[in-house]
Amino acid sequence: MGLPLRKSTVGALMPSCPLTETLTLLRGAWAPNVIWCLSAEPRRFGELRHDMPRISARVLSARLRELETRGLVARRPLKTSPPSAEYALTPLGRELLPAIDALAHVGRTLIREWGSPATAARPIPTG
Amino acid sequence: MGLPLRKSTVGALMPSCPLTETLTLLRGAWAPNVIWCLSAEPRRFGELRHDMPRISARVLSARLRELETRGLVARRPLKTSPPSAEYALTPLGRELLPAIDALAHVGRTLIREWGSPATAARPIPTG
DNA sequence: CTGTATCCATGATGATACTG
DNA sequence: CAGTATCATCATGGATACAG
Repeated sequence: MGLPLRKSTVGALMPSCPLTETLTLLRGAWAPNVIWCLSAEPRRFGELRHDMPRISARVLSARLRELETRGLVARRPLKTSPPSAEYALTPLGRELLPAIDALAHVGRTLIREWGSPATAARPIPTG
Repeated sequence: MGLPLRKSTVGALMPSCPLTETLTLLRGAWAPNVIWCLSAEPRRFGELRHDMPRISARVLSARLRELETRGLVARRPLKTSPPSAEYALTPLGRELLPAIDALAHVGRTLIREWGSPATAARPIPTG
């Protein structure tokens, strides 16, 4: 009849929910990079485009809206001519930074041990 | 003319590459959950399906192949009747666990402060 | 400069059925 | 039980043009 199913000792799905919660925020190819680019100081829309040359205005706009909706990023209109806007991480958004650091740390380990098996690393092929 | 572009103090794209490396591994709705389900002990194909009721056999198979190819998961055929197979994290795969923990930690914080704004959390709607 | 609107390509996933 | 094949669907992202 085959082997019986062993009960999972990891609690099955319970701890995966917060995991999914965070990964939903980091979803897409660009959200983590947007957060990273805002980690040091506020940046304007055009500056972010410059930081990530391959992102399209459409996607950058979409990601910023998404992060703003979730309270991770704050938008501040500037009274300049022509009008511009500045984006900054909120305190809640800053809570993501340690996790992002952890991911980058693992990434460095993986690259050191294997080279870069992630062939389709779209956002930043160089570096 | 508008404001001049300020130079990014975060190093622009450099640190994003290891980040992308790791996120490429965790890409998709299921890879992180597969890794989590293997974190405590080896699991068989059918056990993993049971741990993640909403995953399809096709996708589970694809994720396992992917993780196996990258050296994060090891497959061990079992000489049972009928034949079965067991999957386990490799030491390299275990390096992802701290990062996954960090993500889950942030997820718990976000849920505590906001409830669960991640409306489309497909993998585990309950929990 | 700061976005938004279309159109289109691609990739990830689910459902189902089928093989060994 | 352990996978694979096929088909259809949906979200993400790029390119381009356009609006405030």
